[in-house]
Amino acid sequence: MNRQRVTINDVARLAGVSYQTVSRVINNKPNVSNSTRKRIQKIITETGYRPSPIARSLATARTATIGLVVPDISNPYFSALARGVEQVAYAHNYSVLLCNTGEDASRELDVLRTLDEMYVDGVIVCGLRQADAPLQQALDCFRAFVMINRRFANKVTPAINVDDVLGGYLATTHLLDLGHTAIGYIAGPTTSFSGVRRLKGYEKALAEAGIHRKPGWVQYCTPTVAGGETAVRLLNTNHPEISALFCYNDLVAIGAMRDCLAQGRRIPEDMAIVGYDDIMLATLVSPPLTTCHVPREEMGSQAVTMLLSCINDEANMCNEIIITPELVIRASTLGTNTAVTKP
Amino acid sequence: MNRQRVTINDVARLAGVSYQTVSRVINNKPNVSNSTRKRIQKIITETGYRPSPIARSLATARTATIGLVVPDISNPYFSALARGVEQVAYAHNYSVLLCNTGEDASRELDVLRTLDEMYVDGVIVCGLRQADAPLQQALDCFRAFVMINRRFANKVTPAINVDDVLGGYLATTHLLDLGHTAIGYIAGPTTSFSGVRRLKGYEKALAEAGIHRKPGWVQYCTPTVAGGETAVRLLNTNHPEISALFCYNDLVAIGAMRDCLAQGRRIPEDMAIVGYDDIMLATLVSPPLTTCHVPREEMGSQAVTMLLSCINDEANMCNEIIITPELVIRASTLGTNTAVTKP
DNA sequence: ATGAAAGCGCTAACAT
DNA sequence: ATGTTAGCGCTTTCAT
Repeated sequence: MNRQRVTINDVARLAGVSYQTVSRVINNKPNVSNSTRKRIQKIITETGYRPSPIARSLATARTATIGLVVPDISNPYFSALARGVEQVAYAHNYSVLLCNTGEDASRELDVLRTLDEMYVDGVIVCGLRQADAPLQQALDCFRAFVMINRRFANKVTPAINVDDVLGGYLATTHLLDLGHTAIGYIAGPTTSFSGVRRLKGYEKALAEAGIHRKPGWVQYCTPTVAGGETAVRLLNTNHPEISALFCYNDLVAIGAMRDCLAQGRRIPEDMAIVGYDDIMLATLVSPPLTTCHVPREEMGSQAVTMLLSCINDEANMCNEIIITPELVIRASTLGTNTAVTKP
Repeated sequence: MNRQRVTINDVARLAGVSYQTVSRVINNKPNVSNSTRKRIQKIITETGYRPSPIARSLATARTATIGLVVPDISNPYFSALARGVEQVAYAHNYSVLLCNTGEDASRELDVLRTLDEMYVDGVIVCGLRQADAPLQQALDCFRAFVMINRRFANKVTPAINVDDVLGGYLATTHLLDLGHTAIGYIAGPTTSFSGVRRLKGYEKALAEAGIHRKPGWVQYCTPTVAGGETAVRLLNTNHPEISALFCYNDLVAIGAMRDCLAQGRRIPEDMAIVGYDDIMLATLVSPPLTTCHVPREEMGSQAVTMLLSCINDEANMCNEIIITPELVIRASTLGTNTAVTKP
């Protein structure tokens, strides 16, 4: 424990100047003679002086800290995102406060309030289960914010979004092309913004193919492996005609796959399955999972870049970025023998 | 944007008292008459006043923030840990600063310095690649710290550790019991503390069985799926006698498994494989992976509990906790037909 | 029970 | 080019 810190006063005293001059040096401001600047810098390195971010924050109302709000950091989707966020933040000397909401809507507002209290310079939020109005209100407290996978109905705000309608459309069309006509959708949480948009793509593809989907073909669930298992069991029971599934995300798809295999169904012969996100797991399960690739880490990086632009009032950078998902075809739809397994 | 915050002075003015009295109320201190306390509380709720943690930190040298340092948050091992950490921290009104080192030793020291500058109340570190001396020096700056999966050679400090010697021993013994005699170890990074201890367990088991291991049976690698693939290829080439593998962690094991399968080897008939950690993936790959179960999320929770005890000078709670790993036997060693697959 | 004053370490005017 | 003076919003003595 080394709690005795060198302060700006100590440095000033040692340098025989006022602490203001030291402040100028550490902030690289002009109006300091070269000689005193050098002298002060020498003393700074000798003493190991480092300015207190807290005192600085109190004086400037800036913290060099951003908040990251995720539903579940142990979900590979969000941990990849977090990695991208942390990376770019670190590169810009920003720190990241991590907040996990556990899919709990009230806790979402709670952590946002906390982050606001902490005077973070901005927040990146994703996967929030909050309705537009309260979310908008909560986010408006911040100097800057970027949403991931979310858009307000009435207003464009900085965001990184995947074209999920397209993703749902690509996935469903792929299944249609393979000859399937009864295609189910395991939809994730009803409150998921992305889930709803993927549903739209799914419906669009079916409509174009002239297929009338039964309402029961859509089954909501928690976005986990267990949720997928439960959901597929319901679908199999209530709608045995279904021969193919589009799933909210890869975890759900893998759950569905597991349960099908456990029930003795073959994949893709008896049930073709498409996931979403393309997490590492998708290539490792057997059969490998056809899925929509989403560049999560990159989305995290871009979110930080955008957020910092907003914080620095570079308004031109604060738009919505739309990422185009890409269908990656693997054996869970194309058959083990004919499988085209991309890594 | 709502940057105009209510301060303690505003509340005091509205209440017609000095701001000191308000301070007493918000800190639940005595010496305030019940009536004024009530009056002030009412004004606080009405105005939505919330004390500034920054100003508070400046005055108290406490931040209610802890640092979490991990090599790679996108690694499921560490994201599970992070989840446990965040959960308990949140429950105690602590915030978590997440720092990713990317397995980069110099960055480890860098983030620790940053966390120190930020005046975090304590840090939890795991998977650090740092040698004892510099790490000890870096950690000594903090009011409190807890290490996960690490112990100093010369000194007991607060830590959560898995009995990795036991884990390595259990895994290897299991393979020996199945009749294997040429057992390789894919060891992860040479700088991994846990890796070294698992090696000890592996060696102990072999020694007890009277088996003289060839030095080449141990292959180091990066702790990822790709690392496992590379390592197993080397082992298969240089030591074709090997019929079973103990792996540093599940990711490595899955990489090894993948490469073996790709080369047409059957698992476990041609190569039995044991992993470590029991991440979700282990149950989802095919065949499911035999592995040593480690309760990661719980370790994260315990680390925070311990850290907070240390911060609050409850020295009796600041010891080393040793977690006992448990071997979970699945089909990657026991054979597809006789498989005992625990979920 | 309440208030006044000093100070936490720094930045941002405003002098000189 | 350098120093002086206020704060930033709060906690902690010390008075009253």
